[in-house]
Amino acid sequence: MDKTILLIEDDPAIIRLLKLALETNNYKTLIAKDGLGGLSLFLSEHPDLILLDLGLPDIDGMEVLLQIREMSKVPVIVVSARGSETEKIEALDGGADDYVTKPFNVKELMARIRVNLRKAVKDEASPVFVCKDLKADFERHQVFIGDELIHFTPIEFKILKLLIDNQGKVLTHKYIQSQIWGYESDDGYQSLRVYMAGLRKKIEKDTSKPEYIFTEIGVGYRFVG
Amino acid sequence: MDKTILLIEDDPAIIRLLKLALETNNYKTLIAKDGLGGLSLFLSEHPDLILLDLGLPDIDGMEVLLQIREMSKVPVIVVSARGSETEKIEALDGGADDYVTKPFNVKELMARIRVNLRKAVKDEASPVFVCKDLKADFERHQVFIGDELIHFTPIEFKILKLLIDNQGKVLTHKYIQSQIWGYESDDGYQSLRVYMAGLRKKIEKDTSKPEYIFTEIGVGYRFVG
DNA sequence: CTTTTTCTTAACACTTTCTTAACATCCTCA
DNA sequence: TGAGGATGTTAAGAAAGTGTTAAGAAAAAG
Repeated sequence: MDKTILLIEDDPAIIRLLKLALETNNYKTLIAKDGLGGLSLFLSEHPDLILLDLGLPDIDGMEVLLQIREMSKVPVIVVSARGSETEKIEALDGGADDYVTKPFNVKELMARIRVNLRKAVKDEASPVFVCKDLKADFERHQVFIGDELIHFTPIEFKILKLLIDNQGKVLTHKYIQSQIWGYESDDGYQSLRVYMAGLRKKIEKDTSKPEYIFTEIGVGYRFVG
Repeated sequence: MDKTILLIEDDPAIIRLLKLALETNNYKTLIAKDGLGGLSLFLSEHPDLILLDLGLPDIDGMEVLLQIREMSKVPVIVVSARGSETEKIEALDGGADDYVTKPFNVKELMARIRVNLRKAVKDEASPVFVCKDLKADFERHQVFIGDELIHFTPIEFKILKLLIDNQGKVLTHKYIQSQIWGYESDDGYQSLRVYMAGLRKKIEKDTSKPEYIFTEIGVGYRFVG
């Protein structure tokens, strides 16, 4: 869930300052000390936001900005000592989302980062698990078989998620009970067997030849994807 | 194609300056000299961007900002003489898209206006939501079923907006409570159930076969559009 | 201050989900 | 092959969750 921020900056003092501030605010921080390094990190790491200094040792910061804008709409905040109004306007019209002049107030910069991240969080698809005909969207609490939406009760849903989160592994009856109910019942796991039957009836084509949920006799259950 | 910009500002000198600058740049300019006037113009004219001074004669500018954010995602640039860092951060975290301190450079402000208009086009959150027979205008606080205007109480309206803003997702009872009331009650959510019944009675043809609002038993509610 | 609207709470009916028990089936090993 | 343990299946009652109504409290409007 942590956001990644790419800092393209050559002044070591500012790097130290911002790295500390960013990490304190729980952002994952990437550092590039020149424009080409910045572009390369941008391509490989897909950061959620970029802090860009205009005065770089190799290529002009404006050029970096334009290159990034050729490829992506990632928020870019220019952080620069060059304060001339013409340059500001050029950067903003060149695709920058904000422009902060050095020396800057760190807290204000953090607030401006939040503003731009807030707006960028538009179209992030929720992580969906897909395997053969089964599609499980845990964020939306929806499970599909093919295109058909299947209704799951809360406990059924919890068990399915537990199995998928641990796919490939055998989960013992005791472990499943402890995760779902919070305790281990002494008198067997009749209830669990009923739920597994229910799950299979909903997701398996033929419950006697399961494709997803396998029984490990004497041990527990395993989801295979 | 000209964009409309609402200026909420009480200083006549600045009004003159900005009106001229805005009109030179082909923006249609609306002027409000106090917060209430600003809110009223906002509701009636649907500007594309708002320039907001925090020091207003009647109500606090921050309050105006929060009110606007209750209803819309229209870009708001705060233009203020009050330059304390705390206030800047408060405004930015309160939903402002940018913060410019007086005295400001007019050309830079125009560039920042372009930046925010550019982004607003991108993420285009239409203030009017339409789905089947349901039409919800969040800026005007109006909901129609077919052509008939339906009266919604404030909390009903907030819940409907919350559901529509997150359509497709299940919103848990706790989450809805925290968003609507600001806290999570311990003694269940009887009140919420009453509101959902009320909403359904108003927007569903047959409350037992909902088209819009679905219950996820043990989890929460979901709006499907 | 009175009237009107909105909000909250409680009671109860209704629906869904959970658990349990009984029985069927499968697998393993003598 | 048949006994015994483990697992699968079904159904029914218990428990939990939800929908609805109404009435009093609180807030807003006049």
